[in-house]
Amino acid sequence: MAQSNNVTPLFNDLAKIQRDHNIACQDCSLFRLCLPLGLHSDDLAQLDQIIKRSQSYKRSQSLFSVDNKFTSLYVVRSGSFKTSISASNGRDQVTGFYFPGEFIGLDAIHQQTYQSNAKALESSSVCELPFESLQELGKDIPQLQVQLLTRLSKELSGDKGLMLLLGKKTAGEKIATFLLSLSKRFSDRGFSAVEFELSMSRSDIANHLGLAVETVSRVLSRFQDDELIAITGKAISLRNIDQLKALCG
Amino acid sequence: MAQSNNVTPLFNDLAKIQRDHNIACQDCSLFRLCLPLGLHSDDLAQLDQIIKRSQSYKRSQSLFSVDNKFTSLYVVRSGSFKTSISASNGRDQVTGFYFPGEFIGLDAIHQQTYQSNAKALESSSVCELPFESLQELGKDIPQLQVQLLTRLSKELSGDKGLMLLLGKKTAGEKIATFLLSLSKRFSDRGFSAVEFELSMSRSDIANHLGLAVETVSRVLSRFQDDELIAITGKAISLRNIDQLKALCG
DNA sequence: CAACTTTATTGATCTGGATCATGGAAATAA
DNA sequence: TTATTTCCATGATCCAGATCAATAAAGTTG
Repeated sequence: MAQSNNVTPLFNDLAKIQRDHNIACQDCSLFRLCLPLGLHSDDLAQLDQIIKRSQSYKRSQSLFSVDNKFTSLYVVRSGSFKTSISASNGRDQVTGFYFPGEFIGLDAIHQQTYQSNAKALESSSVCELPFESLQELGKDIPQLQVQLLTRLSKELSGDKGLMLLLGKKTAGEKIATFLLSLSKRFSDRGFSAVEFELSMSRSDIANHLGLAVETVSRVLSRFQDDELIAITGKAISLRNIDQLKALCG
Repeated sequence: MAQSNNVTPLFNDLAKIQRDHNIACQDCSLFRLCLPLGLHSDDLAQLDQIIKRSQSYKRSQSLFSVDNKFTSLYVVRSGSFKTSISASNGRDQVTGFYFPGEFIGLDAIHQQTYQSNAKALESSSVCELPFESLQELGKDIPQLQVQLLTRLSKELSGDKGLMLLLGKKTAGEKIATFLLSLSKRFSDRGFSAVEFELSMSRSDIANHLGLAVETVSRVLSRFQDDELIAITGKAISLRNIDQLKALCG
């Protein structure tokens, strides 16, 4: 019985994972945040049929790489991913982090190939949306096309914001902006806006924000000294969100 | 007769402008680069009907501003535009330059409002595509939706490249990359890849690339000394494209 | 488990590009 | 035309953040 107290939750988790992986869109906890939003239930049934669910990836495993043939868009179901692109001289830039309900691969549509590398940051899973099928379906379901356009537009808008961040903000402003962006996204997904885990390394953060790892470490330490945050390894807690907002520039 | 030698070309230009502004998509010189690519001629006729053509803007005139209600996408017909976004503290970032055949406003689709400011860099004109009508039409013309997705995806991809530029490149690499990007775009439009006018100011360039104006001036002067380019005011000539490419990083 | 590798923190130093400052050249206005 | 403003180039100085260096802590592997 002492044992079962430890074991039971694991079994439950396992059962939950199994279940989550196979449930239809309309029963998925991500429904609100995901592609099907606004679709009628019969349209949804059609969409359900083309989705390849429950593909799992381990930490650092690649979802796709630059120049791979583009076949599918992916929606993160659980876990998280990063995307990056490379300059000819080997330097590369982390272009984004992706959480449940977010699309990966939208920048590949205009070519036959993926334009970036996508890697899992932790044990993660995705829903795969074969693009051809999605387009076929789009002919019958205009609302689906609108959703896709909206997704693309939103990512575009976010990237313009990142250009502002990369081009004009100081190290402190970058980090504050980054932490609040994560906070917002976790909160949208029903998780705490103030306590969460950073699934990416300091070096991924640094790269993404156009900083050196050392600078990220230092700014985080400074924020901690100033009691804006509390951070231990990957676990972070935002202690003064208002002031963080004021720091964003 | 001496007079008419001066006058005739002007009249011709005027006639040409008048004509260009009213011609249908299929006769437009931008056809290859523009939205209608791949549409059947009867679909094209429908598209033609919803396009509001020939809207002219003077230098520094605003096409739309942040928080304006989003109604239309715009395609540059002649001239050029810049877009920018602002941080809360007043600093702003030039997020892009737009030339004939390129779309402006794609980042506004996911909201009811424009997400950036768009301004003419010189005397310019646009075709206005009312988004509602475009979506209506899209229900009947799947290929139109594909074109839109493709456009969005392409801009997204370009912005990821700009993130790499802003986050990882040196001043010299930024300028070289920028000049070659312009060269490519002019060349795609049938203009010289090596001689063109910079319609934007040094300060716009600096802002866009995350540099100070002085740095832009200095790097351009250095490139001139190294005989990579020849530049006089706004007129630039690329003298050693291969080496510029090598400098891009 | 120890051996090794990767990741993170903190300090010391250096530097690319920002900022400050000045003068000239174009554009615009009056 | 001259006056005024905006834009551009170039020199002198400064600093935020990169780089270099050392250590510690946390993962990973055999």
